[in-house]
Amino acid sequence: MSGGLPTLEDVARVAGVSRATVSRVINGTRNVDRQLQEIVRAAVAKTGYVPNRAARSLVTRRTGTVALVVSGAGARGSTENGPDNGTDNGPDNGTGDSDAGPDGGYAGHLFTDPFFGRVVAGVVGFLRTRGVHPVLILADTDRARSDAVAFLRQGNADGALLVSIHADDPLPAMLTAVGVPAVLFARPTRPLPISYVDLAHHTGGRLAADRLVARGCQQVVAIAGPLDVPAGLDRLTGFRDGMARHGHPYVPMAEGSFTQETGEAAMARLLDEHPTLDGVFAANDLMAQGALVVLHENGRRVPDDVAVIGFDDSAPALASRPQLTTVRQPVEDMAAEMARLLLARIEQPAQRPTSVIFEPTLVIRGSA
Amino acid sequence: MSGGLPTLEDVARVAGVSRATVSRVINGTRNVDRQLQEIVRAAVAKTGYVPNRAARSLVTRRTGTVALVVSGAGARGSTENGPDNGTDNGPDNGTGDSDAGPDGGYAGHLFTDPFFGRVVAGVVGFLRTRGVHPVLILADTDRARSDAVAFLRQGNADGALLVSIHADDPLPAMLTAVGVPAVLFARPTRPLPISYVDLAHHTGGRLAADRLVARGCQQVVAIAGPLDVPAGLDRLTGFRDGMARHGHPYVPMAEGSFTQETGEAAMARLLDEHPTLDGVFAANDLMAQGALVVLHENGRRVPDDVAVIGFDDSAPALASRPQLTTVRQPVEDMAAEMARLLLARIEQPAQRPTSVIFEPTLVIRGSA
DNA sequence: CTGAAAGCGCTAACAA
DNA sequence: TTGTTAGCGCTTTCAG
Repeated sequence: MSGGLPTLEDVARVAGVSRATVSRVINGTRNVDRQLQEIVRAAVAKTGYVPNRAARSLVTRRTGTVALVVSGAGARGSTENGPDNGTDNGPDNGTGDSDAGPDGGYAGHLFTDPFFGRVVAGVVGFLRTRGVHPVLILADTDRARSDAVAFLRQGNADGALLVSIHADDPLPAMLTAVGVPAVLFARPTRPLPISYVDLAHHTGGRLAADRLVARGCQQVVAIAGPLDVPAGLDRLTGFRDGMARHGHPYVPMAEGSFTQETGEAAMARLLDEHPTLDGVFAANDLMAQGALVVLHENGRRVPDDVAVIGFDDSAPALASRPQLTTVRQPVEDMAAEMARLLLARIEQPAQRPTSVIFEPTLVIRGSA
Repeated sequence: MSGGLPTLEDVARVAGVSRATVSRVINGTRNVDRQLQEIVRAAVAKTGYVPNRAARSLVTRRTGTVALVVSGAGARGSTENGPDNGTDNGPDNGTGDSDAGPDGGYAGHLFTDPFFGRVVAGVVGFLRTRGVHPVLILADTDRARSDAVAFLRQGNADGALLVSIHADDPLPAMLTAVGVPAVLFARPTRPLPISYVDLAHHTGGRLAADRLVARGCQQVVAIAGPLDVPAGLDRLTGFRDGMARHGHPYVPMAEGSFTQETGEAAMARLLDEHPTLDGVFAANDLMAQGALVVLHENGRRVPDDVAVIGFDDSAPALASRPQLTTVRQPVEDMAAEMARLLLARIEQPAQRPTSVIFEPTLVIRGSA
C-alpha cells in the first residue's frame, strides 16, 4: 500500500500463500482448499485489493469492454433538430470554450437522437449483468474510422457494436478485414461475413398499410425516409406493397430525411398536391410529428380527417397530440441482442456470422 | 506476426534497432536521430504495428479512457416518457430475449432523455480531439455504484465524469474517498472537495420572470421541478425572486418531476385553480411541452392568451408548436468543460478542485 | 543519442 | 491442491 494499490503479492504475503493461489481464488476459485479460500478472501478484504486490469489484460488478452461505435455522418433512423438551431436571441454563451472538434456542432447532434438513446439503453442493460462496459466511439470521418480500428486493434476493447448512420459505411468491412469481432445494427449495404440484427422493415410498412386501409382511407400518401438507406427504402416498399395488395397500386410519396423539419415540408407538399388525402404513412415518428403539425395548421383533424401512422415508437410518438399510432421497432431488444451476439462471438471467434431479424408490431394510439 | 499482432520487438528487429528506440519514436519522439526515426516509422508501417494498450497501461498507469457515470435512479433535469408505455396493442415482441437487468425496463429510459444525449455530445466532442474515449457506466443501485468504484480503482479508466440523477448521490463522496479523479455535472448536494460545472439556475429563473413581466403578464404561475434537487429548487426561487422584484410577491406553483406527463398534470391543476392566468414558467422544456398541450386543449392560445417559458432549450423546445421561448442551458459546453477539468485533474492530481458556473441565456421563440 | 536490462501485476503452464 | 517460474508487451532508468 505504499503509494500504489495493493497487489497480488501483498495479498499473498498477508494470507501466507503464493500469488498463484490468490489468483485462483480471485478468479475461477477452482481447486482451492476451502480454508485457504477464506483466508485469502480475508486478506483481500483487509488489504483492499482490486485486481489491476491492465496486468490481467496483458496476459488474458481480454479487456471486459466493447466498443459502441456510431459510424457515419448525417441522418439515420431519425435525427432530431439540434437544440441550438433557431436561436434567435442568444446574448452570450457563458464561459465555456466550445471545443467541439472539427465539425463544430458537437457531433452533429447524433447523440440527441432518441434512437441512439434506446440503443444505449439496450446495450447497457444487457452488458451490465455481464460485467462488460461499452466505450463510446464516434466514427464520423475517415480519420475517426481508422482511429476506431486502431483502437480496437490495440486491444482497448474486445469487439465492436456498430451502428451505421449512413448508406455506405466502410467501417464494417474494415473491421472484418482486421478480424475484430463485430456485430451490426442493421444489415450491411454490401454482403459481408458479419453478424447483425435488423428489423423486418418491409413487414412494418405493410402493417401500416393494413391499418390505414382498415380505417377506410381512400387516398393515402407516404412520407419516406432517405431511400438510399435500407431502412428508408424497405419501409416504403413494404407500405406500397401493402397498399397494392389492397387495391391501391399508386401511393404518392415525398422523401424526407427522418427529421421533423423534413416531415413538415413533405407533408406540406403532399397536401398541396393531393388536397383530398385522408391517410399518411411516415417512415419514422419524427416525420410523423412534423406531419401532424402541418396537418393541424391546415385545419385537418387527426384522425377524423386524416389518419397518420408513424414508425419506431420512440419518445415523440407519445409526446405528440394525438399520440401516434405507429409501427414499433423494439430497438432496446435489438440492441441487447446485438450485444449478446457480440459476446458470443468474442467467446467463440470461429463461429459463423449470425443474423437476427426482429418483427415490428403495430401500436395503436390516437392518430390512426 | 505469428498468430498475434506484431510487437515492439518485431518492429525493432525489422528496423535493426532496439525496442527502446522504437518506443521513443512512437511516443515523445524526443532525442532520436532523424534518420533512425524514418527507419523506425517505415518498420512500423511495414509490420502494421499498433501498441498494445494493456502493456502500456501497465507501466504508465494510464488508460486513455474516462468513465462517464450516470448515477442515481429516477428522474433528473428531464426524462422523456418511455417509448414502450402505453403500448395498447402489442402482438409479440419479436425474437429478442429482453435481458434488461434487474429493473426490467432497460435502465429506466434514462438514456433517452434529451439531456443525456447532449451531455454525451459535449463529452465526446471534447474528448475525441484528445484521443480519449468515454466508457459508459450506469450506477443506479448501490451494487452498481460500488462496481463503478471498483472499476475505476482497477484502473479501467483514469477518472470519472459524473452526472448525478437524484438528490443524495453517495457516489461523489465514494470517489473522492478512494482518490479517483472526478468532476461532477452540477454541484454536489453536500459540500465536497470535488470539481464541478453547473448552471446559474437562479439567474435562469430570473430571466424567465423578466420576460413574462416584460410581456405584460399579470397572473403568472410556475411549474417547478422536483424541489429536492438543486436545479429544481434554484430555478423556482430564481423565478420567484424575479417576479417579486417586479412587484409580484406571490407566484402559485405546482411541482412536477421534469416529465411531459407531470407538466400536463401541473398545468391542468394550475389552470383549474387560477383560470385567469396569463403566464407560465416551466422548469424544463418537457414540462413546458406538457403545459402547451393542456393549454391548447383548454382553448387557450399561446402566446396570445397565455405566455409560456421553458427551460433547457433541448429538442422539445423546437418540436413544440409554437416553438418554446426558453432559458437555454448550454449543456454541451458544460459537458465539454467538465471533460476539460477532468483531464486537467488527471494531469495534475494535486491541484485544488475547481468549479465553473455557466450563465443561462433567454432564447426567444414563439411561446413567449 | 542508443541499447541493455529491470520490472509494471497478473495468469498459466509445469512441477511438486 | 499448492508453489515456482515464465513470460504478456511496454516504458524507463542507467550505462555506454
